[in-house]
Amino acid sequence: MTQKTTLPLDQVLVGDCIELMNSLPEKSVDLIFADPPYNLQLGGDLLRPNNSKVDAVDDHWDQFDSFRHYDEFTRDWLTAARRVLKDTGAIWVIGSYHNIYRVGNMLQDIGYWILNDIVWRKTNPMPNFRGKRFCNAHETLLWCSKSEEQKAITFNYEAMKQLNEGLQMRSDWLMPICSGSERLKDEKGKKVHPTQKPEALLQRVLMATTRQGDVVLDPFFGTGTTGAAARRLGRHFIGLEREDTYAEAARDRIAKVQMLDGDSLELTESKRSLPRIPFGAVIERGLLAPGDKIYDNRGNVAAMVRADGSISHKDNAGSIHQIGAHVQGAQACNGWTFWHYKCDGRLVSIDNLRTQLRKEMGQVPA
Amino acid sequence: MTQKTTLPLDQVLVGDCIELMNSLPEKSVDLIFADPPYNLQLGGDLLRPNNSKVDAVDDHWDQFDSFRHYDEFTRDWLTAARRVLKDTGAIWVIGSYHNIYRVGNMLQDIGYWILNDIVWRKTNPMPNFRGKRFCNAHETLLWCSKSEEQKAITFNYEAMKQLNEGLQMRSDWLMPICSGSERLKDEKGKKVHPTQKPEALLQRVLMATTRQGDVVLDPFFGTGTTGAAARRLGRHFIGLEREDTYAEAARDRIAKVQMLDGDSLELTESKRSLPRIPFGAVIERGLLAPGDKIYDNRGNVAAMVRADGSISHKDNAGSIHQIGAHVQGAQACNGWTFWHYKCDGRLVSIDNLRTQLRKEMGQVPA
DNA sequence: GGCAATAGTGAATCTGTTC
DNA sequence: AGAACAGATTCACTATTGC
Repeated sequence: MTQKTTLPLDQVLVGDCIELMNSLPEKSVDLIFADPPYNLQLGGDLLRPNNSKVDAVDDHWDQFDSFRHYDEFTRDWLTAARRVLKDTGAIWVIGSYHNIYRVGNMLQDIGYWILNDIVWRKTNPMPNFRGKRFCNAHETLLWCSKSEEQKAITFNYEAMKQLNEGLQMRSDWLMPICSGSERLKDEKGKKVHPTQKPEALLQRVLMATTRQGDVVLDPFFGTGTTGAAARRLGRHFIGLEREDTYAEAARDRIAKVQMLDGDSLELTESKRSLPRIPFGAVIERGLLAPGDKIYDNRGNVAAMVRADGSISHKDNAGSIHQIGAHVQGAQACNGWTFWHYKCDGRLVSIDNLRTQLRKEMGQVPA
Repeated sequence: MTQKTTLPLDQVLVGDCIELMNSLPEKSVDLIFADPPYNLQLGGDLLRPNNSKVDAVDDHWDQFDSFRHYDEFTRDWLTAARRVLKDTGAIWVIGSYHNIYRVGNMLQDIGYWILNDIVWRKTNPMPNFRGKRFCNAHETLLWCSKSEEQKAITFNYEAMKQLNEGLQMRSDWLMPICSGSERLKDEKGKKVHPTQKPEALLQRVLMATTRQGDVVLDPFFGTGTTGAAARRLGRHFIGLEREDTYAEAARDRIAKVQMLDGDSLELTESKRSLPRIPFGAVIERGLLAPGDKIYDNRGNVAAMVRADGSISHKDNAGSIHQIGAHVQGAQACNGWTFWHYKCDGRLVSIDNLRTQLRKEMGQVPA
C-alpha cells in the first residue's frame, strides 16, 4: 500500500488496521483510541437461570490460538500505532481481564508510558449467572503517552474537574453499558455489533485528552462510537475497520450525528460555569417542602428535608452530600444524584429539580 | 535451607520469600495473598502544592532498574508460590498500574488462570497534586486458580451476596485506605510501613475465598494485615517478611487481635452444600403417593408420580429433571423448582417437600 | 391511552458427582 | 478420561404485551 501524504479525515477505511496505519504519514495523529479484540476464551454455552441462552461473543475476529498469537498481534498493531502517533500524542486501549494484562505489558515493553489506568464501572453489567465468581462489573482503559520523556500531554484537567462537580476526576468512572435506542440494530432487531461501546465513554475520553480540531484515530472502529463522539465534539476522526458491514453501519450512524457548535462545546466543557444551585433553592422555590421525605434510588433509605436546605436522617443532619455520604458509609457523595423524591409513587432524582430550576433561571441546561 | 515437613502455622518467618517458600512442603497451603513491591518510578521527590514533601514509597527494596529485573523477580516468586499452593488453592495479588500489568501477564504465562480482577476503589485516595492526571483512586487485585483445569475453587458466593445486601458481589469494592488508629505508627508517630493495607480488604478476600481453618500464606507480609485478618476470622496464616522491623511489628499487632468465635464465623450455606435428596425419598416418606399428579407452575403440564421416584408424561418416563427438561424442550431443568403439587387447590413447589424432609432429617435449612 | 405484568438482553474465560 | 445426570443460578434496564 502506498504511503498517503495527507490524512483521510472523517472517513472510514476498510481493511487490515496495521496495513492501513502503515499507509498513513508518521507522527500525524493526536490521539488513538483502540478497542481491540478481547480474546475471550469461552467454553460451551452459558444458560441463564430461566434456561435462555446468552448471546456470547463468538465472532471469528475474536479467536486466537494462544497467548503467543495474541501477543504478536498486539505487538504489531501497537507498533504501527506508535508510528502514526505524534510525539505529543496519547493512546487509549480498552479491555477486560482476558486481554488487558497482555496489552498493558506490551504497551510498556514497546516504550509507551502509562499515565493512568481507568476503570469503567458498569451500572448494569451482565450478572454471573452460575454464582461461581464475582460479577464482572467493570472494564479497564489504559491511557498512555508515547514514552516516559513526553510530559506535555493534552489533559483538560479543569474540564474534568468541572464535570465532577468541582472535585478532581477520579480513575473510576460510572457509566451504563450501551443499550436502548443508542444500540445499533439491524432490520431484524439484532444488534449490529456485539460489543458496541457507549458514546458517553468516548465523550469523556475525548473531552479529557483532546482539543477541538484534533485528529483521533481508531484502528478497531467497529460501528464507529469513536467517530460519533468525535464529530459531536468537533474533533476529526479516522476509522479503520476490517468488516465492511460494520464500516457501512458506522458511516450511516456518524452522518446522523448532530455536531455541536463551538459555543455549546464550551458549555459542555465547563459545567461549573453554570452558577451553583444550593439545595435550599429547591425548598425556597417550593419544589420540595420542609418535612418532605427523600430516598436513595431504591427507596430503602429515607431522609427528611428541612427548611434551611439541610436534611436529617436519624440523629444526623447536614447537606444532601454529607448525609448521602454518611448513610452509604462513604467519604463523599453527590447528593444531587443520590437522593430521590416520590412523584406519583415513583422515585425521581432530585437532580431533575435542579435542572428545572436552572431552566427557570434562564441557564442553559447541561 | 532444609525442607520443612510440617507447616509453621501462625508464624512470621524472616528471610527471602522465595527461599522460605521453597523450604515449605509442596501443595500445602489453601490460599496465597501477595502484595509485592510496586515498581514505583518516581522521578525525584513529589511535592504537595504547599511544598511539603510527600512520604512516597522510596524504601530501598522498591527500586528495580528495569522491567526485565522486575519480571524476573515476579516470575521467581510466582513460581515458588505455585509449588506450595494446593491444586485446589488460589492466589490473590494486589498492585497498581505500575506493576499489575507485569504481574497479570506473568501469572498467565506461568499457567495461573484469572478468575476475576477486582478493583479496590478508595474512598479517600491521595489526590493528584500536580493536576496533570486523573486522581489515581483505585488499586487492582487479581484472583487466580492454579490452572484453567482447576474449577473447584473455594468461593463463598452466598456470604458475599449477604455482604452486598442481597445482590451478588461485584468486581468493584469501595473501601477507605488504611488510616487512623488502624495505621501502625512508631514512637515518633511515623508510619511503620509505607503501604499498609486496610484489614477490611483482607477480611473480604478471606471471607470470600477461604474456609475456617484454611492456611493462608503471605510472602510479602509487611506489618501483617493478612495475619491479623486471618487470626480474626479463624484462619491460619504463614507470614514471610525480609525486614525484621516489619516482622516484629506484625507479631505484636497480631497478638492483640481478638479472634472471633466459631458461631459468628458461620457463613450462609449455599443450597449446593446441603446433602442431596433423591425425589424417591419424597415418595418413601409419603409426602406424595404413586399416582399423584404434579404440574408446571401454571398447571398446564401434568405428570404422574411413580413408586420408584420417576415420573411419567405421555409416553415418556424419567427423573423429575429429565421430564421437566423434555416438556420445556430445554437442555436441562431443575425438577425441584419446575414441578408443583396441588394443595388446597393451589400449586405449591415440590421443593417445599424437600425442605420439609431436610428438616425432619435434622439438616439445617438454607 | 395508561399502567402493570411479562419478556428479553448485555465482551462471560460461569457445576459437581457418579458411573 | 469421558459420559451421564442431578440440579443450582441473575441485575438493571428496555421493549412488548395485556388489561
